Amino acid sequence: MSTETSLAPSAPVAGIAPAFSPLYQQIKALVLQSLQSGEWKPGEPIPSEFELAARYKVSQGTVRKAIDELAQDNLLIRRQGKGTFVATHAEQQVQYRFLKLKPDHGDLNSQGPAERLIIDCKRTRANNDVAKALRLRGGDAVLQLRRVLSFGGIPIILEDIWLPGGPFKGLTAERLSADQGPMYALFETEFGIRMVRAQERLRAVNPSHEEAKLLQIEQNLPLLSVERLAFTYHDTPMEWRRGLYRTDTHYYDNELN
Amino acid sequence: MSTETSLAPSAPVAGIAPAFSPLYQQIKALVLQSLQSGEWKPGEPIPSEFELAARYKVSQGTVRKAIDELAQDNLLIRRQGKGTFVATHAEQQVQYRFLKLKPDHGDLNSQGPAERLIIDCKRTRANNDVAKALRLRGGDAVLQLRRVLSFGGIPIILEDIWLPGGPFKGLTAERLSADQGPMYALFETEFGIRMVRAQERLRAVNPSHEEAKLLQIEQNLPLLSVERLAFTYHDTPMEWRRGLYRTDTHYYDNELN
DNA sequence: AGACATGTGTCTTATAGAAGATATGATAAC
DNA sequence: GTTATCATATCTTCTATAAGACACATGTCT
Repeated sequence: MSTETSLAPSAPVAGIAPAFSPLYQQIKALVLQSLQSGEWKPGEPIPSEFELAARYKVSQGTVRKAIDELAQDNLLIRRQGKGTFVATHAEQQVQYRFLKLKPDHGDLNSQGPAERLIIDCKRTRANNDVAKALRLRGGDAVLQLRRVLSFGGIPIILEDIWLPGGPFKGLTAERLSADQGPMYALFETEFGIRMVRAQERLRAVNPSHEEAKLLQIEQNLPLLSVERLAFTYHDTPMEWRRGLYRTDTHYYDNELN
Repeated sequence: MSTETSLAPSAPVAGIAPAFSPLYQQIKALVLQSLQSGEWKPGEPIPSEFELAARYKVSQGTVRKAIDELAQDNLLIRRQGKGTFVATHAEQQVQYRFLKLKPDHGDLNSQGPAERLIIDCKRTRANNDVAKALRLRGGDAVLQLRRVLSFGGIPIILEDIWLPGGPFKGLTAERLSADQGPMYALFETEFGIRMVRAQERLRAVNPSHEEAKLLQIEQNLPLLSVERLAFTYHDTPMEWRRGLYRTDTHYYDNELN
């Protein structure tokens, strides 16, 4: 391609300079921008491969390769014959895409949907750890909430969640309680924030007295501590949470390859 | 393609019948066979894309798509300008590809290589759980071993490992102790068995008296229990292990997307 | 050391048909 | 008339091929 209209070599993705980035990578970046800007919303279809090819002045095959990678990263979903859609957490299919906890027997939703009880919801100021994780300045406004997830009437998960105050301005306990469906789905529709990936750190811990009480367990039952930093587009951290999972009746499932 | 020499529609991969599978999927299956049969060994290069295209009587692009997916699954490794290689656990790069435990500070190998101490190694008969996991008959011969992994002189991981007796005939404690490098690398070179993927189930547990002693910790320190079922080609289970990880100084790292 | 050739995977374009999904319009059945 | 059913058209993604240019690695020749 020669026209200057498009695609000067874009900035390198990671630390060291690749100097040249292939066309399809540049297309990928442009599509990502449109996703981030909200030009195409979660659940909606994006333009067809040929339309995008015309728009960016490249061949359909090049667009295809770009979209392939974005679909690989779960940012887009391809449906043959129908189109390509912006991925969303509001799919009926898998209720909680980021939740890897499974019951020893049966299915998570076999005993009806999860019951979610908001224990606490308040605006505070970020302490150092949270500020660092969310890339805020210490003392910046954050939203802190605590909730218990129960399955089949039994409390299984206790979570503490921290959200940056700015992007989530207006989030209240009522709004959360009123909502069915995953929290990340609400983030999409109400705040235009889509969680794209997350990093989890797991440890075995003993619960505090209060934590044990909230989960209605003995304090000598060890729990799985799951610290999660969730990112939206462009690797921007948007949530920090710490979950305590009961693992005497459930297990954390992980695939390696 | 019309010649009968190649590629009658191959058997469906998963449960239900797709009836027809695209060419590149068939190529993928053929390449997989060559991998499993040992025609190309771990670390070695496979034939070039054009050679394979000629061999299977398809275009280079079709071979490319097949190889792309295999590379995606970490069965092959592409190196631009050099060729495509059979993936191996014997790479210097990442010592333990399946080990997701990381120290809170620094790097796993910052304090020298891991010290591996074989505690026990014996031939026994599979109990029901192990037999079921490894798809053996109860009472079949299995190899059972127990070891402790230490980093920087501190015991961090205690592992119990079960291997099917047949494929691993001849494996001894001496052979294991003598070997440097990852156990899975030894499996490749000595037994021609390559671990391709694995499934892990994580729980928080309290160690038994003996387990605490072996790890030189107090018994009230909760540990991360990691049950792993490892598979070779064609989803054949070839190892069952249970690890106990110290997570007061380390954490189990996991990426979600 | 530098220039060049060669073999590898990588990228881009172009073309064509297959396969899945959906709307429309004709036709048949009630 | 209304409701099914079928065929067709058209849109989408998916598969397959071919050809040429590019980038990377590794030689060999000067």
